[in-house]
Amino acid sequence: MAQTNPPFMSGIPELLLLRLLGEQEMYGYELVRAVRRVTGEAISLGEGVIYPALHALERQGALKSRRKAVGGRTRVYYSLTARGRQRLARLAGEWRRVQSGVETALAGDAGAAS
Amino acid sequence: MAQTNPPFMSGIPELLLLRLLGEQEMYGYELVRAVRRVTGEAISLGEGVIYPALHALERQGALKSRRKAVGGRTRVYYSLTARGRQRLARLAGEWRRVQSGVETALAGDAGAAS
DNA sequence: TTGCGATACCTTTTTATTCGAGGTATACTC
DNA sequence: GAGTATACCTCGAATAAAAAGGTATCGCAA
Repeated sequence: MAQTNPPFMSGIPELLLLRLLGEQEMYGYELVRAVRRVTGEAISLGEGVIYPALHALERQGALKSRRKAVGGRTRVYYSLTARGRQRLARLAGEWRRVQSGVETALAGDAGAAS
Repeated sequence: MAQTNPPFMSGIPELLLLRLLGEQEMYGYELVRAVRRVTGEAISLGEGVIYPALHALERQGALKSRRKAVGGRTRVYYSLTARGRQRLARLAGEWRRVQSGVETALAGDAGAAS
C-alpha cells in the first residue's frame, strides 16, 4: 500500500460510493470529484480506487450501470440496487459502531474501570 | 482479510494501542481486554492482531518493553517512547480528519454544491 | 492427580484492498 | 497541432488484519 490519505481508509471508498450513488446516479470520473467535495476535501480517492471498487460492487449486485453517450463521449452511470441500499445501511451502521468506539477510547480516561 | 469487526479497521489497532500505552504501561494479554473496555465493547482485537502490532511498533521505536516476572509467569510490559508519542499525535490527527470527512459525507446532502 | 480453564506469550497463512503509475482515446481550446 | 481536460481502464506492490494454531504455566476442583 502506498499512501496519500494513509491509514483508516479500509472500507471507506465503498461506503462513500454507496452513499453518493444512493442520492443520484453518477459516473466514475464524476465520483472522483464528488468524493472530494462531499468530504470537505478531507478525503481524495484516485481513479485507481474508484473504478475497481465500482466494478466490484456491480459484480456483487450492489450497483447497476448503464452507458450513456454524452457529446461524443461515453459515460458509465452507476446507481444503487436494493441490495446496494441494504449494504449501505449495514456499512453505515458498522462505521458508526467503530467510530464511536474509537471516539470513546480517544476521549475517555484509558484507565477508567468498566 | 478475514473479518470479525469488519471493515474500517485499518490503522485502528495501532491507534488504540498507542493511546492505551500513552496512559500506562501494559502487557499484551492485558491490552486485549483493555481495548474492549475502552471502546465500550465496540471493538475487539484478538491476540493475533495485538502481538504482531506490538512487535512492529517496538521495531519502529514507538514502544519499548521490559520483562517482568509476576507469580511465576513472565509478562512483557510495553510503554510509549517519545517517538511513539509523536506517532500517536499524528495518527490521532489523521483519524480525526478522515472521521470528519466521512461524517460530513454521511450527514450532508450529497448533492449540495461546494 | 489429573484435567480444565484462565493466563501469557508467540507465529504462520490467508486474503482483501488501497494506491500509484501507466495506458487508451476523444473533445475542446489556443 | 499541441496541450489540457474528460473518461474509461488495468496491473503490480505493499500493507496489515484476522483466524487458527502452537507452547507453557498456574490454580482450582472433582
